Amino acid sequence: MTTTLRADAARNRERVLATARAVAAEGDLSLPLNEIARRAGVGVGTVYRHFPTRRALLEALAADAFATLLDQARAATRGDDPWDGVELLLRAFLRGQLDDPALAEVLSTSAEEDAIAQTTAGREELGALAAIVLARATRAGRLRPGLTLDDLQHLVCGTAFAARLADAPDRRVELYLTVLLAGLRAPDPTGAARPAD
Amino acid sequence: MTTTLRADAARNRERVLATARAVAAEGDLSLPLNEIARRAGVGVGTVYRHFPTRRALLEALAADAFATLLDQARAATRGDDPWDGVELLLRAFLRGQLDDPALAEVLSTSAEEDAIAQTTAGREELGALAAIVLARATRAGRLRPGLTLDDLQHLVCGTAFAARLADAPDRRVELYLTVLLAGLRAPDPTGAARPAD
Amino acid sequence: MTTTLRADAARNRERVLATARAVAAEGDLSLPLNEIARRAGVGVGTVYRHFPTRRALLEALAADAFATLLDQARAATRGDDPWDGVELLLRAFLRGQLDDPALAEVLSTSAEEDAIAQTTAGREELGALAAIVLARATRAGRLRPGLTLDDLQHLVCGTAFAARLADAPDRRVELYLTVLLAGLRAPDPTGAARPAD
Amino acid sequence: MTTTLRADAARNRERVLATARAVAAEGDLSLPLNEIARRAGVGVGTVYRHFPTRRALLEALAADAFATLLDQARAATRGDDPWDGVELLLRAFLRGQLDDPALAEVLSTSAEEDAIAQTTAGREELGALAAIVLARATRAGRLRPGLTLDDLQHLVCGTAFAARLADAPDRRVELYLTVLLAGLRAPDPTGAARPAD
DNA sequence: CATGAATGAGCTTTCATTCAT
DNA sequence: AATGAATGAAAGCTCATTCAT
Repeated sequence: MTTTLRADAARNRERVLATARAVAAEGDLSLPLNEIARRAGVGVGTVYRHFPTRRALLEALAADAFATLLDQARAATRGDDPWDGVELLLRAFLRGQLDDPALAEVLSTSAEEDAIAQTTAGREELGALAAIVLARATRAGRLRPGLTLDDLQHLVCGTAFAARLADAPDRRVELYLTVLLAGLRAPDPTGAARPAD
Repeated sequence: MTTTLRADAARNRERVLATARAVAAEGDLSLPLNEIARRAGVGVGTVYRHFPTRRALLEALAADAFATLLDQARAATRGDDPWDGVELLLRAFLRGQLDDPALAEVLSTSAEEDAIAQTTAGREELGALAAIVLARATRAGRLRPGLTLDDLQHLVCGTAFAARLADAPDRRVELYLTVLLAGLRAPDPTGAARPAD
Repeated sequence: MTTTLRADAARNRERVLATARAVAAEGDLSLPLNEIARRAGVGVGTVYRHFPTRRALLEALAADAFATLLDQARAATRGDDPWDGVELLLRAFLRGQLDDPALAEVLSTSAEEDAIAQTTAGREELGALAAIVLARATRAGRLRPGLTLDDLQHLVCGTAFAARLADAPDRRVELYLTVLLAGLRAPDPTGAARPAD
Repeated sequence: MTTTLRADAARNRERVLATARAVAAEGDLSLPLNEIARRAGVGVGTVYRHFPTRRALLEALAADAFATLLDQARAATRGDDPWDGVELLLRAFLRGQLDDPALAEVLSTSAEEDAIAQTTAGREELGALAAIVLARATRAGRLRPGLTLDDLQHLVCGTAFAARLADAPDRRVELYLTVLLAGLRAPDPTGAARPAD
């Protein structure tokens, strides 16, 4: 029952979010609320009204990127080829995290930390979509056996972490994604070439 | 260069390290120096004398695990099979990080952050050893083209990160390592089986 | 003088008072206006319109108990026995304060603090009634010499304070009241028994 | 095992206490630690080191007056006349609270609130001494039956409260004390004169 | 060298009060 | 009138770091 925000409240909320985004972009994800209030030119109280905790602000920051990710995840369930789905999904996951460090942090923590129901809801939908993609790939025998939904999630977060370690993450993502996908793919059962591997 | 410490100084140093290790083991890597001093039963000043910064303490904490890793990296350069070398190296990397969170943090940062020369030296030796392993695997055509030494480093740190996200990291490492290795391996050049991938 | 309130305004006023009473009953007499507004389901502004200060709200809260006390004080002036009047008056004072902490606070402060004319008026009437009771008891030689109206007021507030310190105030009031009355009573002039006291 | 404070530490502690005393004397017993630090010219941290909570500071403030009270309570157990003991004890109680508002607050709260062991210890010794005085007076049939140690404590705190309500507490204490003592004294058993009271 | 007291910046949090809607 | 968002002053508290002893 989210009633529409009053005009000025919405304006302030946006201002705080924008400031927080700027602060986060500078590499500081600790999001000190009073500092943000100062830079946004609003009272501390205002920040606390909109975002009672650092985590609530973090999730609000990540919300857009999360929505985009969900869109792409939905798309990933719709293609014909099961493996394409996996690839689309993981690329979306990866890009989302690189484009928005807040999303990276949200995805790297569990639902128990969630401050906002919307986040948990998104998390659940994302899980459901990923489960579909996973199931199709598994059924098609394309996915390495033994991998759970959680494993996928962890590995894609790890890959985002890896990319962030690079000097130019953007120029490394595709390669790292390729590595990840190759690693996830079911090993060649006929494997005559390299039996010992 | 390293003058031998007075007996009591050495004892204090060890006490601080042990306490820090205990604190880190409890999951708190922020290493609050005051708290550590208190728990170690020494003055804060003593902690600062031995470890001027949090980072210096972190590297001291990681030193043992780092040495072990170097040993294993040396071993990895000595085997017959180029790919075995890669596997040994990455497994050592991974285990080292899981067994010692301090090492994980050290390996996930760059030499510029180093507070202690020994760390940088270790880093360089590790790089040299990894370069050997990498070169052999590359020469044997076993490694996916385009991967640099840094990429390996990032990916293995990312994999450690992924494992730490799991509820029971230790039960997931081998699987994640398998995924990583499979992803790093050069793709089958004859690739008749799955043309579209 | 008091213009009749619009129906909704009156409803809001009552709602705020009821909430404040509930909050006070929970033992928190600080009456945080924001909190009360929230719990009453009205805006803070509404609370401020009806009760410009915390004190105004406090006095409004105490008003009923104050009126009851006035009734009993009037009755105390009407009996035959002068001492009965004192007893009735003080018991009413005491009970009123224990039953309503807001009244206790109002009675323990002076008219200068009053935010509402009605409170000051009540205070004055109460003073006049008590003066009557006091005068009759004094004239009958039943009251310890030297006690002023203010002294009575202070002592009865102090006795209420004493009762509130007890674990079960209600089970201690009568005893404490007995002590107070015995203390206020004029000492036996024939006092042959214990001359030195 | 209170080791002697370092000279500068002791100086600071005293400075904080003095400032707190000044603040309390101005009538503000809320003892805001920040404000006190500022006025004392020391860092907040210093205040917190010496007095972790407002309550700890309050008890430290009250300590001297508490010690004096204990001295007088000891004296009250030593006299010949049981009733003199009661009088000495209650006068000491009363004067202590009026002279030091911090002591008044400490005595009006229970041991559960105590932040400092010394306070609880003092409280216990005071209780023991009062028990002696009470027992002697009771045995001598001088004390009104039914009164417990706690009742005495509550009533004397209430009387201090009453005195504080007066414009010139110091000029009212003796009278209020007389009232209290008269109230506590066992009623005349031969009481033929005023049967109904 | 060791100690630990002192410092003070920085963050969180709460509320009374104002004021735009 | 009513609403409730915004404000910002006050505290509270924690810690990294310095420095007198």
